[in-house]
Amino acid sequence: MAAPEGLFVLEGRPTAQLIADQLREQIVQGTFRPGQQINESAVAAQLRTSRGPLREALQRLCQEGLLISHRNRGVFVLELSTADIKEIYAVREAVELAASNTLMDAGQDQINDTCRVLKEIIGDMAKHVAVSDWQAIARLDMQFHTTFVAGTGNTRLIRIYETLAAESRMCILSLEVAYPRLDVLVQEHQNLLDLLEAGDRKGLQQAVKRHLQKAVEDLTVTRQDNEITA
Amino acid sequence: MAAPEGLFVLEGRPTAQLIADQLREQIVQGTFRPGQQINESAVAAQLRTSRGPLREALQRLCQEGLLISHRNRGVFVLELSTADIKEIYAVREAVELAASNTLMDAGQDQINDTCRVLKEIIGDMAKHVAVSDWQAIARLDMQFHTTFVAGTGNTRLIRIYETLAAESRMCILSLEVAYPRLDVLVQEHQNLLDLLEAGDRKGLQQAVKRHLQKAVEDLTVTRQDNEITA
DNA sequence: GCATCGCCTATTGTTGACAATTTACAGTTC
DNA sequence: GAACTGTAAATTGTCAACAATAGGCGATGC
Repeated sequence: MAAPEGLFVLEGRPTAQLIADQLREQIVQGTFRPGQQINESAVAAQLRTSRGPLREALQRLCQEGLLISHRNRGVFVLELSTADIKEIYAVREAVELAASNTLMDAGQDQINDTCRVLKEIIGDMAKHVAVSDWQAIARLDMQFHTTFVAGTGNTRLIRIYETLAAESRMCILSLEVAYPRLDVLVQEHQNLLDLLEAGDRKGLQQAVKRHLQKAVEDLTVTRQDNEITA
Repeated sequence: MAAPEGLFVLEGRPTAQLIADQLREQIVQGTFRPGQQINESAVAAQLRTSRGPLREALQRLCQEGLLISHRNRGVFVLELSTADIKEIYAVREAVELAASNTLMDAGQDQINDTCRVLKEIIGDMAKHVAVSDWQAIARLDMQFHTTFVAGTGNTRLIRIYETLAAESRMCILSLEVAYPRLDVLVQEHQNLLDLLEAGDRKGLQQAVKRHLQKAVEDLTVTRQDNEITA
């Protein structure tokens, strides 16, 4: 009855999902630029597969909203307008506030487990601050928040947030160095962690709101107005 | 060619999305039962298309979480446990509370537009209450909430909520008549509408919370415990 | 000069065939 | 009779060829 999952579980995942995960990573890393068309034949060849499985993966990313499909024209990488940034961070606020509440209502063990992982991530962030590795900082930033949401154990909330995290990384990447001073950033996350550990529900909620609103300001202030999206 | 109804093609939307929409509707209507395997060849033939486009549509629904894919075994309709119901309604609460806030901060015109549509939906609900048409009531129930969220204009919030609405309809359907007395249900939605129109932010938030928590209780109380899902 | 028409190429959309895997079942052994 | 093994059927995973569409580009006409 109990299948030997351990060995085959890595390759046991559906192909389309594996390809989609690879493409998502390439998108948030900027290998594919916003607005760029995904050439099916070329990308399929690059990933050592054929157009069939690739197209299935593309549909997943279209459903996520990272790609946009135009009939008979192809799929294109999402271009982020200031309106998009506001949307993304509004949803993030909703999700993270809900996660805060759920975590606070959860057992102390669950909170401690989450805090332990968050501590490690902040530690890693501090290391990369020293060398101003923006890409790494952005990745760890979103890893922090994803871990936070994952602490709730709500699989649907987690799935939703993974897309938001990808979009957030695209925001940061597309604006290059829109980050505030890096030590301040680390401090903000440390603050969130402290409030979670202290069980300060109201304080955590307020801190999350401020943290995200500040990010929106940083991301939109330097940006030319391009709310008009084709 | 064996045209799958030129009606499809004339719409500019991608084929996989059209197929996915049809399948989603069939799933929430119970044409495909929870746990049931989707036979690709059979369903493709039923929809007058081939396995390729169908599989692309299935990937979209897997990404949404309405279907679950097991490698080399196929895709299966989601089976809802009590844990799933709690998850779904927890996320709904997060989304609807965020929508409440966004709407309250929006212009009065935007609120009025939304309220006008909500009024019509409540009117339709009242009609179907007379004949106790549960399926129709469930559809209108979710249409009410979807319209509410759509009032924010946040496309990401809307996309997220569409999946939640589908899952909620599956909850209701799988438990057959888990609804409370229908006139009470209509009254609850009327109450939400009144609070929105009155601009009573705090009252609306509390009413939304109560409304959703009550639904979870109704959906879980009669249910055998089947939290253990493979 | 400029707009329009028609061809042409590149790319996507679709299909059917083929390969690989799982599952069920019958046969065998202890 | 129970457990195991090997075969067979059904289903999914993959691929390459074919069809159809959009956009580019030059020719044509005014």
